Amino acid sequence: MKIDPASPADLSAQIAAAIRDAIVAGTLIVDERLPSEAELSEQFDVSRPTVREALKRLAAQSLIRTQRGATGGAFVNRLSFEEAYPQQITTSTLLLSMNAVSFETACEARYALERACAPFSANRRSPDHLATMRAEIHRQSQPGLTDEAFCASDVAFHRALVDGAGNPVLSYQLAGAVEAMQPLMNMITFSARDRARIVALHTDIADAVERKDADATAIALTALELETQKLAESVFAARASKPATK
Amino acid sequence: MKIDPASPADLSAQIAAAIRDAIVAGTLIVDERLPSEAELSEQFDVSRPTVREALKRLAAQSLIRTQRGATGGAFVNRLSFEEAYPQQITTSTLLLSMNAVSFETACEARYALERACAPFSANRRSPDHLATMRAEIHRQSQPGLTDEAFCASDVAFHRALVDGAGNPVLSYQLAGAVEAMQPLMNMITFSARDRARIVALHTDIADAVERKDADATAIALTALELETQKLAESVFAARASKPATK
DNA sequence: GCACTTCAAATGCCAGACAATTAGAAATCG
DNA sequence: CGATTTCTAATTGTCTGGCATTTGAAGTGC
Repeated sequence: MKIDPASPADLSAQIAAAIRDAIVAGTLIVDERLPSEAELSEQFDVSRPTVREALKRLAAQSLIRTQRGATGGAFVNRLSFEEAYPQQITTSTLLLSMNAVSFETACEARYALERACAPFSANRRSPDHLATMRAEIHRQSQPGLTDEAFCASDVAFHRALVDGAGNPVLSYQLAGAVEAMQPLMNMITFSARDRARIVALHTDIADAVERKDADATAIALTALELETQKLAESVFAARASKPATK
Repeated sequence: MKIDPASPADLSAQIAAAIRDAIVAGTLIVDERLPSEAELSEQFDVSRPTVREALKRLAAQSLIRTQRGATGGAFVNRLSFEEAYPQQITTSTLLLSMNAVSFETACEARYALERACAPFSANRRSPDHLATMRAEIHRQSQPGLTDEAFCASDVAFHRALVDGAGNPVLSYQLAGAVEAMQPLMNMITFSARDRARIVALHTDIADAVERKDADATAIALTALELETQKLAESVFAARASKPATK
């Protein structure tokens, strides 16, 4: 692991990159302890604060964890799906909000990915996943639910559907796509009529999943996508015609 | 933005979280300049190195960028898809290598997601995407190609297919799934026979995309998935029977 | 008006020190 | 001898203070 003091890049960034590469390449294995900060500062011939900045960069990506005390230090972290979820969601959310991605594009991607999960979920979902879906549908039927709560329940419903596929890689990839849409969905006000239609479509999906009918699940998802797109279109059109709503 | 000095968590982690939340919530907008390190250290009542560690954490996630000089400072970064790709790929790669995800599971997820892109790609791909696919197929037919180069070309082929869908959200999500599989694929040695079969299936895919035939594209992808799974199975079986290969 | 110089602000980096935490070793007591 | 307590060393977390480097902007001279 070498760094170039004459490089234009920050020393801490170079050090972080060197260690990250070693982790990705497998030179440093899970739970292995890195040298202490003092030793690293000697090895790289930089000061301890600089080493610390590098370690914090890695900690921000959950590549290492640190522990204080006599046997403490920095350890290569076993990156778990649970840890990776929030980062994935944060990144996806910001990508959507900062890049003027149209609602249509985001929605298309989300439902396309979700349809990809549908066959697996229909065949493999546990009774637990199905129960979660039914419970969320029931919650969505409650009158007096705020729009935010309705959206949150919507996300929970779809996550249960995706998790039902029993493939952690799919769940991880989908988490970003599904949750990142929530801020966009929260811009929509749902009338009682809208909610009834969505609940009906959710019920179609749950029924199809219960019957282990992969095709019907995909078809119901497509219907829900159309409904969502139509709803968003009308909301954005109304907002455009009288922009002084707020 | 407040932090709790008595909290067990690192001060720099708390500060980073506070600023990150402000960015995600929209309190800090793109290209806005954060207070200088000296000002932040006053606001949070911590020292400058602590503030710097917090800023490095955010920089590691591309949430901010820093600039030296008179008008320098830390700025809220417009997170672009280009910047997010490498992080997504690194994370996905580590998730697969550290969590004993079976080849089968990863492969299933990858092809499921790719099939989700197929209909869009068949209908929208530019001539450029198609040309890239043909070029990679041609490269894969060259004798004397190393296994690594063959895999790299394979990734390029599939990325062209995915990018052909013209949906940046899909491309972003798929980048992780496709590229993260490369280390797993690199464990496989491809015989000339294997390569010929894969090239033939790639040609089927390219032909279907050229005809704008979404169904045929999905079918060809499924055939390729089966071939890949079968190939991996035989390789792993052979390795298991005589484990002292290396 | 243009080129050059100077300046100030900000980040990047460093040295040294002290505080807090923690596991293990050592000492003490029953 | 065993259990408990205390001590100690190692390590990270934080602070103070300072210097180096970069860079835009203001000033200066021609």
